[in-house]
Amino acid sequence: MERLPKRQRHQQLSRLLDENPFLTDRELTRQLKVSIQTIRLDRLELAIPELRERLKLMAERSYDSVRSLPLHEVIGDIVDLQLDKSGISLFEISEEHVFSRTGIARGHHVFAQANSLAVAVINDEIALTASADIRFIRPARLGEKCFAKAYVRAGGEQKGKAKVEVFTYVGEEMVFQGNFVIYRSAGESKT
Amino acid sequence: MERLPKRQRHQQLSRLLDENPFLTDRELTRQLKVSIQTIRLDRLELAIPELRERLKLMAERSYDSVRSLPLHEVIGDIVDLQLDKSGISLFEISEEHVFSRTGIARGHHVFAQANSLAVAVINDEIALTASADIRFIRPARLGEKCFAKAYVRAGGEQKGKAKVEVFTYVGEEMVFQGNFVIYRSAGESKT
DNA sequence: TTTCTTTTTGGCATCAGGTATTAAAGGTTA
DNA sequence: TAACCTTTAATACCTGATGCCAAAAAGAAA
Repeated sequence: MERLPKRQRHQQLSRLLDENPFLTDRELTRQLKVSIQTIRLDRLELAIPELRERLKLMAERSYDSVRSLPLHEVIGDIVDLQLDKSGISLFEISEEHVFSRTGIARGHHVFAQANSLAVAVINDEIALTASADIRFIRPARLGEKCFAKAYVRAGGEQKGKAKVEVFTYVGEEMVFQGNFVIYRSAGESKT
Repeated sequence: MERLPKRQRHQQLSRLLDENPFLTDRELTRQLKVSIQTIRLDRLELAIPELRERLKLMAERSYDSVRSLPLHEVIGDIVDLQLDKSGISLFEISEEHVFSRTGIARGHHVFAQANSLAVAVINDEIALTASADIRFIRPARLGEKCFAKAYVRAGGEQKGKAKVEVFTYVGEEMVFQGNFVIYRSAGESKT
C-alpha cells in the first residue's frame, strides 16, 4: 500500500478542487485512492466546504457581482452644502446595493455615500481621504433612504488635514457614523 | 377558488424565482400560499429545475465566464480564497473610479475592494461590516492594479465578530490598510 | 518487543431539498 | 351522473453530505 503522505494528499486535494470545484467526495476517492471518510477529514482540516456549498458560493458570487458594480460618480444626491462647514446627501438603497439573499446593503455603499460627502464638503481643488474610523450601527435595507450629514470639525480653512464627521440616518435611526481625515491641497478654488 | 389562480400563480412563481433564484420550494409555499406539492407541479409544468440544479447552472455559468472573461469591472476579482483564513483580490483602477482632474482613485473604490474581500473571506451565511479603521497610505491612480490581501485575525470559526486585516498594494507599495470588524451570523442556518 | 499516537476506515443515524408515484378530496362541466 | 381539472397528501427513494463512535492499521517511542 503506497499511500501518499497526508501533506501531499492535502496539496493534491486542493489542486484537484482548484482545477475542478465540481468534484464530489466520491469522485475524489477515486482519484486519491483513499476512503471517503479520509476525504471528508481532509476537507475539514483544509476548511474546504462541501460540493453544494461550493456551488452556492459560486452562484452567489456571480449573481451578486452583476448587481454590485455600479459605483461611478458621487454617491448620493447632495441636497445641501456649506463648504468647509457641513453638508447633507440623500441616497436610496436599491437592488444593486444589497446582498441578494438578505436585502441588506453592502457596507461599501453606505461608506461611499459618507466618503463622497466628506470629500465634497471640503472646499479645495484636491481633497482625498487619508483615513477613517467608521462604524456600521445597524444594517441599511433595500428601499431605505439614507441621509448623511457631514460636519467639518477641524482644519476648516487651512491646508493640510481636515476632520469631517459624518452621521447617516434612516428616519430617526442612525445607521452609520464615521470620522474622516481628509487631505487637502493648498489651492483654494472652485470649479 | 376562481378559475384563474393557476395562470396567475405561474406568473408569480416565475417572477419570484427571477428576482431571487435562491428560494426553496418551502419558501415559495409561504409566499404563494399553496402546498409544496402544488409548487412542485408548477415547477414541473414551467420546466423550472430544482434549487440545486439552478445553483449548479449558475455556478457553471460563472465558472466558465471567470475562465474566459477577466471581470475587470467588478469590485475586485477574487483570485484566491481560503475561507476563514485569507483571501486575495485584484482590482484595476479605470476611468470611472478616479477624480477626472487628478486621475486619483476615489477612496470609496479602494475601500470597496477591501470591504468586499473582508466580507467574502468570512465563511458565513450572513457577514456584514460592523466597523472599520482604515488608512489611505498613498493615492491609487488610474491604470494601477490594486492587489488586496485579507487575513482573518480573530473570530475565525465562531459566531459573533471576526477581525479581518486587509492590505492593498500597487506593486510593492502599500496604498491602503484597514482593520475590519465583521459581524457574522450563527454559522449554518436555514434561510 | 510492547505501548502509545496518529491516521485511516467503516458503520449508522440524520439532514435538506428534492423526485416519482399513487391516492384522494373538491369543485366544474357536459 | 360521470368525466375532468386542480390541489393536497402520503410514501418511498435519491444524492451528497454531516456527526458520532468504534475499530483497524500504520508509525513512532519506550
